Amino acid sequence: MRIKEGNKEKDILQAAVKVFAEYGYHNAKISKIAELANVATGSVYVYFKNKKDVLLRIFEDLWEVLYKEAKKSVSSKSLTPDQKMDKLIDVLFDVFSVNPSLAIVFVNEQNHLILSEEGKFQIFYDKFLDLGEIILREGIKAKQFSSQLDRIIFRVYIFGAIRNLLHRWAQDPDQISLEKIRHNVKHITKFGISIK
Amino acid sequence: MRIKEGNKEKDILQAAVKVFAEYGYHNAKISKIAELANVATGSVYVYFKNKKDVLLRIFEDLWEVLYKEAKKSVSSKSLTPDQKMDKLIDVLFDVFSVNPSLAIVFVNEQNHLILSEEGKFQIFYDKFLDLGEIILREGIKAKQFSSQLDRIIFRVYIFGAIRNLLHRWAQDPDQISLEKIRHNVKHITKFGISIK
DNA sequence: TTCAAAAATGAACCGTGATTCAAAAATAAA
DNA sequence: TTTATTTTTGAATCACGGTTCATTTTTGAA
Repeated sequence: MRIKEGNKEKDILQAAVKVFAEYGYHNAKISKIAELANVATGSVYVYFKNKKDVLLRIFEDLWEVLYKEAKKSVSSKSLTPDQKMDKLIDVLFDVFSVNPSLAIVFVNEQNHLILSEEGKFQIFYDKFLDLGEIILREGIKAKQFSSQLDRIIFRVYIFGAIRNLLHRWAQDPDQISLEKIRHNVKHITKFGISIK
Repeated sequence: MRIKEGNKEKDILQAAVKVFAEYGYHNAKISKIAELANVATGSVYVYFKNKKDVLLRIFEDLWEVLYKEAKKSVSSKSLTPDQKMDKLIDVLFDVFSVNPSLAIVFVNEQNHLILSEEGKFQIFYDKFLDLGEIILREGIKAKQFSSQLDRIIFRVYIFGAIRNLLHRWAQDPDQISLEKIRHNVKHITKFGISIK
């Protein structure tokens, strides 16, 4: 009897992230992914139902991590709303900073995926944003954050901002330091651009 | 002799925006666009070189308007930096508010387009953001805006935020009023979420 | 009313690349 | 070593939909 080596699946996923990032999902060829993973074209279909399934697995894994980490920061008892918001921002930066290609895939394909894969990913996304909203609500109650803001709008706003920054950063990681971006995001989010 | 009716091209473009928005560029079929435009499939190729050309025309037209309008607000002599920033934000909202589908296409396909069509659209995009940066610089000089911020980061931040909001709004225009969004964006941008 | 030239048509063509599958290779138990 | 079983392979298949083009329709001038 023979046993699957068991890391081919991971190889394929990693290769797929790179190829999807470089060409975009629709222009990415399975054969190219296989090549990068040092695997035959057909092998991809041993581990995945089809091309879309590869993308789905990438997003499932990603959202799982994002949500788990985000939840941790929100439920921490010892932090102020203010600190929680910082931590939530950190989650995104931490996950993507180790893998720029993943950031690109995330930004570029998330919408298309929601478009075609109604449900599943919209839910992940919403649940994540819910966490941000919870923090905002806490902060408002604690009189730390302005109650002027519509919470739904705020969460879409901040997430879009970060997404766009990650994307820009991922295209050329050496141009702007991620630390600087992270710092600026926290500052703008809290204080805006005006002088107090 | 016969003369082109001259509005078929516009019909096709309008239909394309709808179809691209609904299915995404890659899943959009030329035959569907033609159907929606009340035109034969082949007619699309009378007016456009190929499928990508249709998308390019949409973006060319769009960026032209965006940039022209943005430039107007920036160069207005009678406005403070603060007011100019508001106006720049208005430009985006005004253009897309009349056409939610266009907002969706813009958000979803812009990155892919930049990926494949190196140059042209990156330049449009950058020039637009440059305008935002100019306003920020003016504001800093006038001591209205904080000098703490990295201008490059700021412009990517704010643009991403607005893009994401427009996208969310376009998916369901009746859920959140665009006026409310616009108001909130201006507020968060200037003051952040903290109580002063 | 013709006629010529341009516009419009849509069925057929064709390239691409995802997917399949029969054969080969690898493995471990006998 | 042999054998049975599972994994891997990659060339062949096949569907899809973008694109083409011979034909038809429309138009306006003669």
